[in-house]
Formats: sequence, structure tokens, C-alpha cells
Amino acid sequence: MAKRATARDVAEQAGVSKWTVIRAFTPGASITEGSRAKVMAVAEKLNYRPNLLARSLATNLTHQVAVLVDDFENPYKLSFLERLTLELQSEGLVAVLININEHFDHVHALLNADQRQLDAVIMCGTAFRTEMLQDVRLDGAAPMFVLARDSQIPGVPAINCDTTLAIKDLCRHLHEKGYRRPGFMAGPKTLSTALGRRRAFKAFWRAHGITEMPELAAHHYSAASGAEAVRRYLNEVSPAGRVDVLLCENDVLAFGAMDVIRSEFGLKVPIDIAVAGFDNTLFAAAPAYDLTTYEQPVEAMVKATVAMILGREPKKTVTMPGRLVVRGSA
Amino acid sequence: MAKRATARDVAEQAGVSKWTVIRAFTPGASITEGSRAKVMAVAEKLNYRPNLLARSLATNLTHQVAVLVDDFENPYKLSFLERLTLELQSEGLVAVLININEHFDHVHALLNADQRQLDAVIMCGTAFRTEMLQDVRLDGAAPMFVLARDSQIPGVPAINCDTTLAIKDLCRHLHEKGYRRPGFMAGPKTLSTALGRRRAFKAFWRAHGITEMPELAAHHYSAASGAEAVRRYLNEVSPAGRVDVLLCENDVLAFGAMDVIRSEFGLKVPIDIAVAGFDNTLFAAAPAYDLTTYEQPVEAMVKATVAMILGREPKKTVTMPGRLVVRGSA
DNA sequence: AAGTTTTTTGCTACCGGTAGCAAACGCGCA
DNA sequence: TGCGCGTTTGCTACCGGTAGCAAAAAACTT
Repeated sequence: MAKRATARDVAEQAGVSKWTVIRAFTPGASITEGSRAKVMAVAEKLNYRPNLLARSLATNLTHQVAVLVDDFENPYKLSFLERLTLELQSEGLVAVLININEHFDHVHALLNADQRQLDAVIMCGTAFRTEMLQDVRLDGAAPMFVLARDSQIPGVPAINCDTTLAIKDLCRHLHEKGYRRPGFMAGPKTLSTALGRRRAFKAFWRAHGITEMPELAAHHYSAASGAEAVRRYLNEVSPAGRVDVLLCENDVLAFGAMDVIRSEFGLKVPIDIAVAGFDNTLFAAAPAYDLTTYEQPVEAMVKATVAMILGREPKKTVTMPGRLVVRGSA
Repeated sequence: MAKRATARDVAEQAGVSKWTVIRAFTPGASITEGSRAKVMAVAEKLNYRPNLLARSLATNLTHQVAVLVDDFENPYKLSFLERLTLELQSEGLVAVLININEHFDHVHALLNADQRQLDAVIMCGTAFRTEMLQDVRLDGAAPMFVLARDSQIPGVPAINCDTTLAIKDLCRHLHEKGYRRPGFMAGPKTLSTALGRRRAFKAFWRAHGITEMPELAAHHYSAASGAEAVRRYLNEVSPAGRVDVLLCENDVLAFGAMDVIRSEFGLKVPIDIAVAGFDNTLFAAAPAYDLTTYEQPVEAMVKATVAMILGREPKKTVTMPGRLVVRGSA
């Protein structure tokens, strides 16, 4: 197997200097049609393509972006990844997917991205402790972005769905439908997004004269945890005293909740307990769940993030409205 | 913001040559404890970390692997991505996620991976035409691997679940349960995996004296397509003549099928029609579907792929057995 | 035809490492 | 004290491009 051709190889065969070869491949470079054609012919013959690694070293631009993900249980992540890769690729960038887990934490990932000279780091809904990231010393490192989650870190913009508006829309719908005993199922408490959604929820109902709002706590963002939280709740509370609608912090929790409500307690959704979620996962539309939920503006969020990476937009935290999706579950 | 420190900066401050600095960071290099400590102290102070880009250029090794994905509708992909990134990262490699779509095809991706000098390319269940890839001239390019799909391309190993065995296991279970009027729902015909599963299915039932096997065709691997295929079928066939069990080529099709069977035709699963899938997606376990399915040995497949990439195992096509997952739907 | 301007081409230096050879060093031993 | 030997250090050359200046060539003036 022949070694790949370099600009020098092409130059020798074409009888020009390697810089002329480079120019033939540089759009807008100063070169005559004749030279360019001559170079291109040889390049074609030798199957030459510029080495992007060498270019990156010289220009300090890799056109690679780290995308950190820590939760592969939520199918919703897949749509984020799809749109994100699509958008990045359409701009000539490429996503380096980094799995954040107990063996490979954010600091690890950040150092790695730094050593690989990636152009930017997108934390795609990952759970991190602010202090942890503030301590990492990264001189001249890639700009960071927090996608689909709040950021308290100075200088690190967050690109988000407007949680307050979203929860208000959801709750208004539930209120109009006549529900008056709302419950909230929260995921792990540590996460800032969680707190935001919870706060907005409480604020809405309190403003409507309702003060009692049971809160169910799920330990992870998984259907199993959602199921467990509801199971615990329904076993503790008498049928008369239980909530008439349960707003879950995301669809996955809602799916777990519905499963238990229906198959373990024989209750009907939405008649006995209505359920709403957040994210509009693929499965939310399936008749088996038919979940009322809220859709984040994934495309707009992704576009905004990439625009900031490319420097087309100033780097700053933005929130944007999503869309209430009313279905049968509430 | 200060520019990042290089080996030369450290060398100057430590009063040694840059090669000594490099050696301090090279495990097993010949260097005295004294020099190493001196270098490390300065490196720590300047926050120096070796530039992997420069290293890659010199060593011809990027420790980056392209992962091509073309179907973001199947939550199953997410588990593949999770395990794959996990395994790659544990070996010091990193995944470059490439979204294959109508604007960015396999050839595009391959050329891109080549120019970026990636160490390997994994086609993760992507649909490609063999001729298309054979024509790409890539001298000295990264080795390719086909994961979770067949490969007809010479020199390109496929790492697969043993389809024949899998379908046989599934069908044997269905046969033992007493089903005798089996139907098969296939995805897009062009894909080789599809053909394999279908062939195995037909072979099994024919061997058991059954020759009539309705085949429902879904145009995409999506719940909507599965739903549509079943809808068409049930509208055409009289209740007496319809299948008693439907084996779907994957879980997502099965979900769509179950949705229609239950909510549009008011039939019961598995009493009126049993349904089985393939993949054991997260949602297959949910009570709402409770789908009998077959689980591919994702971890083993991923490990085998990475082992080949690292050269620990010879590059060759392998198939490995998965696991029948019996649930309520069949 | 010579002078001037503009375009094209070639060049040096550099990006930040690696490979492998040669010189310098340290150490034991005669 | 000098020799031999292994270890440590420094060096040149290189990976394959980019940046920007200087020389050469082409085009335009007058």
C-alpha cells in the first residue's frame, strides 16, 4: 500500500514548488490558471489531498468540537446529537463525542480537548459541579458552551430553552384543564436545570392559590427511577389525597411514572392521574404513552451554539421559547 | 489570556533542552530523576501539557476514530454509542461522530476521515452500497470496520450478531409457544442485514412445515413506518386469515406495529396478534410494550472492534451470539 | 524600449512535537 | 589519573502544512 502523497510529491512531479501546490488548493490564492490546472492534474493522479492535521498545527484551528454527554439513557440525547452533528458538519466542523462517566469526568475531558486543540467544547446537558470546572486552569483553551442546561460559570454561555416560560405554558394548560392538585417529579437535586423547573412550577401554582404540591424525587433521569418514585408515592398516599396531575421533569421519568400508574396500580391516565413530561421524546407521540409534553427548540439552540462557536454571534447566555405539545395524557 | 506553554518554554525556564522536557513526559524515556523533577516543577508552574496535534503529525497516529451513524431514530444507536465511546476512551482513543445523511454521504465522510488522519473508521450500522465504497481510492488510509451490519467489501471486516442463530432462537421460542401463522415485518430491502434476518426467518418456518409467511414491508426503520405497514396489512386481510405472530426486524418497527394493533384495531397483544422485535431497546422492557426481543451482544461487539483497531486481534469478520429476551408480547 | 506596476512564484521561518544519532557526562575500576 | 562503559543530554532532520516577505515574471505605461 503506497504512502499518501504530500504537497511536495505533487510539486516534484508537476515541476513547481510545493507552495504553488498549496496555492492550487487554497481558494482565492494568487495562482495562474495554467499552474493550477497542471497541479490539479498531478494531484488527481497521485490522489493527493491536503493533510488537515498539518494544517491544524500551523493554523491553530482543528475544526473539531468536543461534545460532552453523560446521559445515554434518554433517547432525547440522540436528537440533540443528530442536529448538532448536522449543523457542525454543514459548517465544516466535526463533533468529537466524549462520554462523561465515573472513569472519565469533565476535567479529564476538558484537558483532553485542550491537548487535542479542539476549537470548542459543548457540554450537552451534562451534570457538573460549577466549582469543579472553575478550578481547571486552561490558558488559551477552547471556549466552552453549556447546551440545554444552566451555567453559573462566568464566561461560559448557556444556550437554553426558556424554562420559566415552558413550565408556565405547561402549568397553564393543566390549570385550564381543571387540575388542582398538581405534583412535581424532580430528578437529581444537584442539577441547576432541575431547580429552575421546580421553582417555576411552584411559583405558578402558588400564584393560583395552590400551596400544597407534593414533590416526588427520582434519583436518576431514568424510567426506572421515575417508576420507583411514583410507586413509593402511591403506596404512601391514600387515593383521596393523591395528586390529580403529575408533571415530570422529563419524558423519561414520565414514561416510568405512567408505566407504574397503569400497570401496577391499575389506574387510568389521565382520568385517575394525568401525567405530563418535558422534552417531547420520540416515544411521547406513541399511542402507548400519548404524552403531553414540552418541546425544546433543539434546532434553534444548536444553531445558536454553532453561531457562537464560529464567532458569528457574540458569546452570551441565551434562552429561547419552545412549544407546548398537548396530547392525551393530560 | 496567556498563550499555552510549549516544551520550549518549559525548557528555557528549567534550563534544559526541549528534548529533555519531552523525555520527562515520555514514559520509560532515559532521564534522571533530578531532571524530570526539575522539568515537572516548571511544567506545573507554566501549566504545560504536550500538544497532541503536533505529536499526531509526527507519529502518524491521531488516536481518533471516526464513527459513522446514519440513523438517529433508533434509541438503540445510543447504547451503541455509549459502549463504543466508553471502550474507545478506556484505550485512549476518542470517537469522532459523523452524521451520514443526504448532504454528507459515506464517501464524503471517508475522505474527511482520511484528511484528518483518523486511525480507523467504524460504520455503525449505516446503510451503504458496496460499490460506492469500493470505488473510493484511499492509499494508506485508515482501516474500516462495519459494526452491526454485514460487509461485502473485501478487506473490510464486519462485527456482527449471529443473525441466523438469533432468528432461529426467536422463532423456536415462538414455535414452542404454539404460534403457527408467522408474519415478518422487514425494513428497507436494500440493506444486507435485512435480507439475512428475512432469510433465516423463512428457512426456520419452512423447516417446520410452514410455507405461508406474509411479509409486511416498512419503508424506513421508524415506528411510523412500522405502524403504516401493519395498518395496511390489517386493513387488507380478514381477521380469520391474519398472522398470529409478527416478528419485526427491529424493536422500533415492533413498537409502531403494537401501537396500531392495539389502538387502531382494538386487538390485544399477544392474544390476537403476538409481536416480537429485535435489539432490546430500552423501551422494550417498559410495561407499555413488554416486548419479546433479541439482544445483540453490544459490549462484546464493541470490544472486538476496538481490539481489531488496536491490532490486538486480527482484522476479520466475526459473528457472536446474542440473547433471547422473552417478555409478554410473544 | 525602458520604466513602472501588478501578479505569480519561491523562499525562509515556523507550528510543536518525534526519531535516532553523537557528544557529554558520570561512574567504577585498574 | 586515566580508561572504558553505560547513561543522559543535545542535536539534526523531519512530520506536512501556513504566513508573509523577496525575487521573478508578466502586464501595463509612456
